[in-house]
Amino acid sequence: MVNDLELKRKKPLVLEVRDELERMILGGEVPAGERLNEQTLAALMGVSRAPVREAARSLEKDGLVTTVANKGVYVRKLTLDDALELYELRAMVFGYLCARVAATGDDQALEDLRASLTRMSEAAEREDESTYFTENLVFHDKIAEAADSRRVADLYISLCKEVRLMRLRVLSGPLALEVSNQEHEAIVRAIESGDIRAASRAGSQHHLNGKQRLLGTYSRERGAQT
Amino acid sequence: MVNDLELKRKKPLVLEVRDELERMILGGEVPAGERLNEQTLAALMGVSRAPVREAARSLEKDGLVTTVANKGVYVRKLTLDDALELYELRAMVFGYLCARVAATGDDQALEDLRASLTRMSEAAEREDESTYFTENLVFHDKIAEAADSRRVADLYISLCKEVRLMRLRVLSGPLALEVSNQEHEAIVRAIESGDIRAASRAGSQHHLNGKQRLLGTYSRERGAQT
DNA sequence: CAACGAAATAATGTTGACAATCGACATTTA
DNA sequence: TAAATGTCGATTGTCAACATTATTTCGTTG
Repeated sequence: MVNDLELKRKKPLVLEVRDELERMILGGEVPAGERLNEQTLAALMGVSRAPVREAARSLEKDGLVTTVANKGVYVRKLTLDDALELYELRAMVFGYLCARVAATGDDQALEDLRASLTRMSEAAEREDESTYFTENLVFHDKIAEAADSRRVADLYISLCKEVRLMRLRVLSGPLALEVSNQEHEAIVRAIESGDIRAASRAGSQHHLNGKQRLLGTYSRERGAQT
Repeated sequence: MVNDLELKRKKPLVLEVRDELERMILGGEVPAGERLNEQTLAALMGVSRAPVREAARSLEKDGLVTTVANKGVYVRKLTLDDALELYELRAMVFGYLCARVAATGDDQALEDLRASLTRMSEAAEREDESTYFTENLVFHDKIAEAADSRRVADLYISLCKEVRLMRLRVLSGPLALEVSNQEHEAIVRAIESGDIRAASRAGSQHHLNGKQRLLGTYSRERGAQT
């Protein structure tokens, strides 16, 4: 099928291809471990191989694919250990970001965070997991942006995408949404109070709790490892 | 046992180009902020633009260059704030790595670390800054490898390269080498004892001290100039 | 003389073609 | 039969040429 990439050429072509590939991977259209054929993808998107190739390299930097010389790029397959490490690393980085937000004290950012918090709370009450999920991403992105540290924010966003490779919905069940949002609340409170240490702890604890929830999910499933 | 790595000495061309570019940048042959001309570099290395382009994108992922659409790639110029953030982030990540090494308790790795420590100590006594500098890199790399976490180790190595963009010799003066190596000693002791928290603290403190040394360097230079 | 604008220049972005490489299958040989 | 080897097909790696975009130059004009 021919995509409409040729029509809207405002963004660099590589970015269009990159975003499309990322969407396909994170959306689960291509399964983990699958090889990405350059010319097939190029034909699919109506471009040549070069942009596809470059986009794939860009995705590699974000850890979404791995490249094997003379063989191709494969959608990265995460082991449980990989995921656990990612959770820990992400917890550290997020704690750092929260601390920075607390230190800067951007009122506008705090207002946005409060609004996001409210939307998540409403979604939690409605048990609307899908809305909560996307709004959750927005919340974390906002903190990353508010920290005013491009380098670390990019790393954090990258780590979040990487985790999504596992395609696990740890935030399932009505209680999980409430618990998760209470942690968000704690983060915002710590930031508001300007307590840097508390913000750091609340931020990293949030993802460490996510790690525990992941472990809980796995121990319940007991043996679905690839 | 047969090691076929010896036979296949040929590295992919893009890696050759990448290493060469990295050497030129970290070695200071091209100043910060300078634009890297694709076809000039291609002609210089006797290859076409494609590998150069790909190598440049690879360097971008490590933060050594920044790419501007339709304009080119530029050697990244670090501000003092950038550098300070990098020191903090690196401190966190290195603390994590040290903690993991302490947790695994690899005897072979510890032996290597001890040997590296000795070499640094000898270099410090001879006030051989150059040898100390390179051995220092080896020491930190060994810890990164011993942590057995490819993803985080790569991040750490990348951060170290990024810092080197500033090309500051904070480890100057005979006393600095001794102090630095005492911190290394503390790290190894903490790892040997298996105390995970202590290893994490010692590791991150090492780079936080480096941050302070950097600040000291800057305030001295500023004072000398004004 | 300054300012504006269009052509010339030079660089990156993109393309299609060619070469190198790897895995699979078939063939040969002990 | 099974191991070793040769060949083939498919895919990535690399290249040179073309298209597009940004910059510079220089001539015109107020």
